[in-house]
Amino acid sequence: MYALADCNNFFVSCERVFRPDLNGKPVIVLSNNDGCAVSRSNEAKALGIKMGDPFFKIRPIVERNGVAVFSSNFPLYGDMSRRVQEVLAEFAPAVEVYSIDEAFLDLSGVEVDFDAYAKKISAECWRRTSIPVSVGIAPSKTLAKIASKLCKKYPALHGGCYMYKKADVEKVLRGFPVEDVWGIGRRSVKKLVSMGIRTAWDYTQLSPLQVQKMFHLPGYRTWRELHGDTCIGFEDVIEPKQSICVSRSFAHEISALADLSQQVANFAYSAAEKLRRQKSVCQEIAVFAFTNRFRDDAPQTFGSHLTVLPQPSDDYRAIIGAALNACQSMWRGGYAYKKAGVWLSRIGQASDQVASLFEDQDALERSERLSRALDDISSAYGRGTVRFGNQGDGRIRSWSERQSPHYTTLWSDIPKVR
DNA sequence: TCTGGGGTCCTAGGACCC
DNA sequence: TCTGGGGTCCTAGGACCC
Repeated sequence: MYALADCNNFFVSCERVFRPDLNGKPVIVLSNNDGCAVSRSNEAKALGIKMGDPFFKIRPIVERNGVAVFSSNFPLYGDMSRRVQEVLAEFAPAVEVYSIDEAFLDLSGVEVDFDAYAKKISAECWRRTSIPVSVGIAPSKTLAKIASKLCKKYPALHGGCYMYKKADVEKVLRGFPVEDVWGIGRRSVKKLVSMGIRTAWDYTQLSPLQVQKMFHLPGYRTWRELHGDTCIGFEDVIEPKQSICVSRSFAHEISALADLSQQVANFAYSAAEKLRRQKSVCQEIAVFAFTNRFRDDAPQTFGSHLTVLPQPSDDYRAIIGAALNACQSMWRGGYAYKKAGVWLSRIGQASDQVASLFEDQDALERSERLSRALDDISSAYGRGTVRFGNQGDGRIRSWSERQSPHYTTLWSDIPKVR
């Protein structure tokens, strides 16, 4: 048996922990640069605000209904996520953190009344974090996902339910839209609708051969999972990433190479930090940048350039240097760039590195000591305390006018109680 | 004026081998 | 005129997830 614990409207719920006055009111959280709505309270959903709606388009609804609006605050969400994970870890021998707001629990060997257990997990998360969590338990991950969505739909389930009996599963699948099934995306839905397949149940009634032919292996796995067969494995060991990307769109378009270079240096630094945190090295560094695709009054371009290092590296100087070279090679003047990023690939384990015959080992060792010193200073005194000259102020520029305080991660932002 | 960011897996098909 | 059979590796692009 697997459980899926899914935080309801997660970013909004995090904001409400410290703003209980917003309970029962419409609230949304926006993406980078206050671009789109990425989390919505139930009240905001009821007003017709959709996932990914651009803020400027929903502004009239927001103003008319007094919707509370927040810029995203990832230090807060990451910390609240960690607290929820801590609670979940007490309920299962193994936990797979699937995303910032979702985790699977492997309940092998746990012998309890699963329906009561699901409700208990949800209640304990709420008691200790003030985050509402929906917990679905079922024999496969795909069914557990459906069970957790059921909890969101029916408050009478008290945040938890267990879905197992054949007749129960059939009843639920018959009322479950096929487009909401985990693993069935927009493209497949198009095909399915043209075949008259509208519910998860309809999908299970297709023949296995037909499913394999039309939707290949992934679609067939989903089909089997809906039948209660476990075929999507449990992955509680965190594998190092095979590629690392840091990219942002800019609040104001960039038309000068010097300005873009500074952003790219900061993207490269962040990417290298992620690389070093997972103890990896990379050999390819790509830089890309493009113009605002929504503007028909300006010329459009997409540029990218890939640099291959002579040796795999996790060195800040090597990675930033390569990124800046790539940026210069890619650069084409006369365009207003809206978004850019740095992408690291051909990633391997730092411990597998083989010394090169042609490099100065002393220089490499000194360089590694420098990178390590930067990491140590960042963790002791805060990120960006020491940085490279080409990073400017060391910050990735973005617009976030409505960010809440970092209540749980900054002493200066801790709430005061009178 | 204003439109997010970061990943993985799978398959088809090309290039190459004998 | 007629153009084999079997395999590996790599990459681009599609599809999906949050």
